[in-house]
Amino acid sequence: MREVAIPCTECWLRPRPYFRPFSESELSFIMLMKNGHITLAAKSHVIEIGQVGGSLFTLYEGWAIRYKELPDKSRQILDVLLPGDFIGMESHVLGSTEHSVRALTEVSLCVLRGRRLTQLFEGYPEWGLSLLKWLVEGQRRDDNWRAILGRLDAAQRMGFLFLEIFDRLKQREMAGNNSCPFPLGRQHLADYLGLSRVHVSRVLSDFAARDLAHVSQGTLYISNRAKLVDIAGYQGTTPGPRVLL
Amino acid sequence: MREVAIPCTECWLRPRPYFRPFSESELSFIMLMKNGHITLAAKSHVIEIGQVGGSLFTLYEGWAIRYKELPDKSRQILDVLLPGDFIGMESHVLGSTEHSVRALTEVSLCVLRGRRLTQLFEGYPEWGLSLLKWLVEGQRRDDNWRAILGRLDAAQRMGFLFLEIFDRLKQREMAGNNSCPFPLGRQHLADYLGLSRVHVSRVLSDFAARDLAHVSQGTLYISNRAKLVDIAGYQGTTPGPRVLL
DNA sequence: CGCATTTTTGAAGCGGATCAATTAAAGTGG
DNA sequence: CCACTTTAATTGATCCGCTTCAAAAATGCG
Repeated sequence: MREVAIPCTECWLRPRPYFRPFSESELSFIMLMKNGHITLAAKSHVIEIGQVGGSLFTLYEGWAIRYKELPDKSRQILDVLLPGDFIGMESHVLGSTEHSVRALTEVSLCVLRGRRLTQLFEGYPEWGLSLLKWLVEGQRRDDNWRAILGRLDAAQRMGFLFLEIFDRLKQREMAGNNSCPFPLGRQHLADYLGLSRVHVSRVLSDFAARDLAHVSQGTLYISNRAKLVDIAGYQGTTPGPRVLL
Repeated sequence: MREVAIPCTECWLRPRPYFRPFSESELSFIMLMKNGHITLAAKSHVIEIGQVGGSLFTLYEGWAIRYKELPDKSRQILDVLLPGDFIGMESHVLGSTEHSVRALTEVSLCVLRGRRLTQLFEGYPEWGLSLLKWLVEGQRRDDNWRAILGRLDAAQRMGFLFLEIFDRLKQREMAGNNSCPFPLGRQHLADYLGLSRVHVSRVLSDFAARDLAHVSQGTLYISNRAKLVDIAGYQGTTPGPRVLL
């Protein structure tokens, strides 16, 4: 765990069109809120289940997963966290967490604990509203996934996941034309999609055989987007701009 | 659709311990926000998918479901809405909706459009925070359901749903000792749990045979809570108090 | 009461899980 | 840098939970 100081004014995310622009005074408040920057190795725990009163983080670089572990040891991945996403909102707002977060690659995080969220609401009510908006968008995405897990088959789920991650990276200007980084293994896919690792393997080789998409060496290649969209019934992600703290 | 005026001071929900208490000034603001009260028949649409810029409602009496319909005509129920729950947050905050809401029984709703949520945030920042908190709790419940749909079998899902609904009613002082109203049919259960109607029927008769729980004539009876809790791996709902607008 | 909708029950089929054995890839240490 | 160990990915065989189809029984409703 290294410490590296990166002032918000030099943040490489902030200028990207996906994120909400800032006034001078807002920026200075955020710089007060931010009080550290840490780096964690791949596979390390960022938040462990049951943790109480944790800090709020912004994922600055790298990938992480948000997941739950069930009594029977199985795991459900709830989200892939990408640069700019918040980590620890549940813990910060509710005082404890029922999910865990683990780094997928090496990650670096902005630590926001200089000022509490309460003060943000008092000083910048329209920011509070932006945050509310972000949460509601999150709920919309979750609703979508509930429907996907409840109603679609393996190939449709896989297609949806590929397209969603690709598009989320694209919004952040982190994807190529038809490929993007993809540090998830088969087991991760299985735990995300509610399938077994073995079946993920089969669906994936079917995708490759039909020349729809394939994953190799940490990269996702989408060879036939149109057909994938059709299979999954994919409708696109919500557009930005979004709050960034 | 009848119109009946019910001033907030006579709200039958507000005094219940599950809901957050109010100061005089907060109450008067809410009374400004509230500008109507409507009643809808069972099975009528409260919100239709794609609807833009709708009002925000509080469900006052009756039950409703929040759901999505997929391209292939199948339906995923996302939530059972009980008295005190908000309806239309997505539409109000984001400007449009990707889910629908339909009344299950006859319902009556408080219509909140006198003041926008923005003004609530400005005038009562700690209220904004309460609202944020409510959303985060909702997310936690959704996370749970993602894991349930992704990882548990039919009996476990059913058990979880029964226990959750029962406990949510109990919080509102609307459940008996081991029974509560339950206006959902087999098809509703199937659409909630990601199962077929036929299979729901089978699981249910198994539950009855094992004397765990049964549904008849719009009432849910939980005969062996301990065993149900054990089967489902149920961990309880988050306690109140909660915001009520 | 009679029609429509919902529920139950049975039989057959399928998607995906599980088990088990192999191959490939990624770390690790000498 | 290569042999060794560990972990992850494929592949085949079998099994099971759930779906689908179809018909009968029950329930609700105008």
